[in-house]
Formats: sequence, structure tokens, C-alpha cells
Amino acid sequence: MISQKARYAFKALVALARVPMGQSLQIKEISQRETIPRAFLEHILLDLKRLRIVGSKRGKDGGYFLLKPAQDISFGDILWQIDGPMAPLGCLSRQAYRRCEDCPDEAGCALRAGFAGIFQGHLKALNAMSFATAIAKADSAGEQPQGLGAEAFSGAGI
Amino acid sequence: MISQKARYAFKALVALARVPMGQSLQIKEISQRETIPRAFLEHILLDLKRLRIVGSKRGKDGGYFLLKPAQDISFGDILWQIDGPMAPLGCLSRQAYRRCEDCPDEAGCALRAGFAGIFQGHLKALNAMSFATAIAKADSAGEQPQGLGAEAFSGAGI
DNA sequence: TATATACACGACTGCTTTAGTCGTCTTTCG
DNA sequence: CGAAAGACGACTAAAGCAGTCGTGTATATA
Repeated sequence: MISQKARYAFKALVALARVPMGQSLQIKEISQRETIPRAFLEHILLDLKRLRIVGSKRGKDGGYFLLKPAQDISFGDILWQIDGPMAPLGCLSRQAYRRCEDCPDEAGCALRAGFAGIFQGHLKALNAMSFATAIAKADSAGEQPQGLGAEAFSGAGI
Repeated sequence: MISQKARYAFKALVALARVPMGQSLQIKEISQRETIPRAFLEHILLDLKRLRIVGSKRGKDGGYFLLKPAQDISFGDILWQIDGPMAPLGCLSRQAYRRCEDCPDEAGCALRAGFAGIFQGHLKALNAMSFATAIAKADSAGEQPQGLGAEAFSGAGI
């Protein structure tokens, strides 16, 4: 599960992406629309601001707005920035590489070998999904609601 | 990152899978070979036993052994059993479904829509990877060492 | 049957992370 | 100036993680 903080960040970004480009939303509005604790949302938006994903205007009539179009912001970006490295093992992380203390031979590690491909695919999918695409999917899902494709979920739990 | 506990569980299972079918390993041996704290490993093996993944024999000459062949144990199975639900959102989990309190319309949720496909793919990959395959990959990787395919890692960090 | 050996298992502990809240600035518009 | 809004550090309660410890129970062998 992604952290609550990341969930809030995603929701806030979706709210900002749904507003016409150039317009802004105030913390209070986002907080109310999306039912996010206001004070917590402040910190999250501040983080997103430091990451140059959103911009802000202070003072009266202030607010937050996206700094780039929604199709240029990927799920992978946000998840990584908010929740930290997504690699299943430290030794599979690029930015946050960390050798497993107890691993005598990284190249011969079955764990690493098994996870490498899985992770690579996951990351690719995460980076390919933009907020614009997600919103489009959600909006069309309202018209023709569809399940998750139960047959895809054979095997281990979720 | 998967939990340390899950990592240990994987390593223990790899060790058990590398021993000829039918033979067993003692906690002490696994603990030493894989550098896993012995007392902690006990609990992990006990968990795996309750999950009917390994079996044990008590007393002198006791030990642990796999209850099914390594190609029938998937990464998804173990990860789910040890670390809990892997769904990025509660509303995408089958076994541990949990509605997001603050979500007024699940079908129209962009977050859910975005993550659904990504997660489905991830799960599929996790369930398809068996311990036998992972070990085979690791063993052949020793002969012709290969990187992770740097170009696949464009976009967000890892 | 005594003893050594090995698994079984609940209780406990210290540390870190998560999910926030609060109070106090600083900026900006009218 | 004053009200409205973002900026930001400090603090906290609760949960989860990564173990350790002590004791109990089963089994093979002398």
C-alpha cells in the first residue's frame, strides 16, 4: 500500500489537474473537496512545491497550481518523491543503491535475479502512467463501468 | 522495499530449494549460511510452516524442508503472506479490500483507475516468478553477468 | 530411561516511521 | 493597515519493524 501521504498527494494533484490549466486552487478548497486534513495537506503541497511539481501564490487570492501539464507528471515520479525508493531490494535501487549486508555474491543472488525483471516492468508501468491518462480512464470508467478482470488475479493474494 | 523479514524468508526458501528435494536443513545451518539472526529466523520459519510452505521435524536430526517443489512456490505467494497485501490502494485489494474513507465515487477515482492496470501487471509478474526460475536465473547470471538494462530505467527514480 | 539436541512459541523491547497537530511567521491584496 | 493565505519548524501519539529471551515440547540415541 502506498502511504496515506502519497495518497493525499495524488488526490491533490488530480484536483489540480482537473482545474483548467493556469487556474489555481487554495489549500482549503482541496482539503474540503478531497477530505484531506488541512494542516497535513499544507506540508504535502509544500513538498510538491519543493519538487517543482506545483507552484504557489501567497497572500490573499493565493493558491496552488500545476507547474506542468498533467500528461507530463507520472505516477512513478510522485510515488518515488513522496514515499521514497520503490525497489524491492536495496541492491536493485539506482538512486538509493544499498548492498545487502548479508549477500556474499550479488550476481548470484536468486532473490535479486527474481525481483529484477518484475521490478523493471513495474517501474516502466508506473512511469508510463500520467495523471492525464489516469483522469481520462476514470472519466470513461463512469460511463462503462468495468471490473478489474478477475481472471488476472489468480495466484497470490492482493 | 520488502521488509527484512520477507527478505529473510526468501533467502531461507532459496536455501531450502537448493538442497535436494526430500532433504532438510536446520535453523542453525540456514542462519549461518545466510547470515540471518537465528532467533528471528525461527519465527519466520514457523510462519512459513503455518502457511504450509515448509515442514519441520523436531528433536535430534530435526530440520526444515519444503513441502512442495520450488517451481510451485511463487514470489507473489511469499510476499503476500509475509508482508501483507501488496495493493497500492485498499480499494484495489481483493483479500483485504478496504474502501478509502474519503472517496465519494470509487468508479470515478482517477487514482484507482491509474493504479489498477499497473498493479494488475505487477501482480501477474510476481505470481509468475517461481523460486525455481529465480534460482535458475541467478545461476546462469554467474556465467554471463548482465546489468539491469539501464535504458529501462528512464523516468522516475528507483 | 536419561540426556542432548532441535523445533515451538509467547512475551517483551528498542527504534523508526507514519500521520498528523499547533503555533508562529511572512507575503500579498484591497 | 488588516484580513487572508501560504511557509515552516517543533512537537506528539500510535503503529509497525526487527529483533531478543526464556521456557516448553518432541525425538533420537546411548
